[in-house]
Amino acid sequence: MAHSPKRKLFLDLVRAIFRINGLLLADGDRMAEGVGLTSARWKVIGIIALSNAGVTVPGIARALGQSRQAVQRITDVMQTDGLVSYATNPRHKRSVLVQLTDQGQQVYHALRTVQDPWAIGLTDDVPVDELESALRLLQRLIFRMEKP
Amino acid sequence: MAHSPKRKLFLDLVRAIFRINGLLLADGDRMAEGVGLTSARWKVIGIIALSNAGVTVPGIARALGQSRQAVQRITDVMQTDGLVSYATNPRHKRSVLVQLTDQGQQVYHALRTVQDPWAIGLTDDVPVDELESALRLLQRLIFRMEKP
DNA sequence: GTCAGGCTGACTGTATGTTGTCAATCTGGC
DNA sequence: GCCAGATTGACAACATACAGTCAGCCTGAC
Repeated sequence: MAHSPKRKLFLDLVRAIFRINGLLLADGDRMAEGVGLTSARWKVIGIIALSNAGVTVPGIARALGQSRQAVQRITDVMQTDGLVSYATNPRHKRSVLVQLTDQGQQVYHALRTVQDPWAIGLTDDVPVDELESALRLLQRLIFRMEKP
Repeated sequence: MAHSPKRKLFLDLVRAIFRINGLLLADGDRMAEGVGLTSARWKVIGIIALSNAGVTVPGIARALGQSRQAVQRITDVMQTDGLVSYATNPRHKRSVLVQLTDQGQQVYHALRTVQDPWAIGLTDDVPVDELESALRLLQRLIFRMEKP
């Protein structure tokens, strides 16, 4: 199996994923610094913005596939920075809902105006069906890795 | 452009890359803990093992697309753990060569015996050409992001 | 209603990664 | 040979992420 071409292919894919992950974070930081964010924070802001009624911290963590402690610390910092606010959760006494403040909304939209052209430019000459099939492959691998 | 399906597709792809990056690190840690490694360390060990004559710390960093400081810290720890050794570099007075010790070699091979079946099993029913095209797409994106 | 088990917040420790800075070394053009 | 610019090692500050732990709250089965 050590000589399986598929094995080498897969390990190359793993290396590419590590590499592009780092590059995406670097690009994200570069785009976000204009609005005073870091990539970890706009990842969280993106999830909150997608929800209408607010989400709990563990809910954000599950959506991102991260530990709730990591998300908790980020939301705490963003609260002191005035980007998010905690609202009482009618369905759970201790688990509060995280919502974007007006300032948080403004930052989110400012970020979008930078992020959207970046996303478009990067995939300029990449056919849609290639994006689709790559996404399907990754999601398939994710699914298999999440169900042990 | 906000309604471009390609934009949403790309952002889904970005999310999938973040997700699978985390899962790969978690799986890597799980596999590596049996031999006393972490995923950051086997990434470095893998690069060293591929080189015959030894590589410099900045060389490893370039291969991984990371900062040399991050790699330096890892190799320092692995040296005190006896996995790697520093050899004088005939081509550079200050920049030493990192080499695997016998123990490092053993750990590397022990890791392979766990990692290879994992790689095979994960891509069991994934056609080779799908892996190839996904890899090509990622490498294309990487190339565009590396050349600003 | 009660209670066991799950979920959540808070805290701690550790690992990893980035950027920035400084001095020492190396390289290549002249 | 010499010097400007790149490379390297060393150190520091900071951000992010994970795992573990504990106590309090919630949910659902009984």
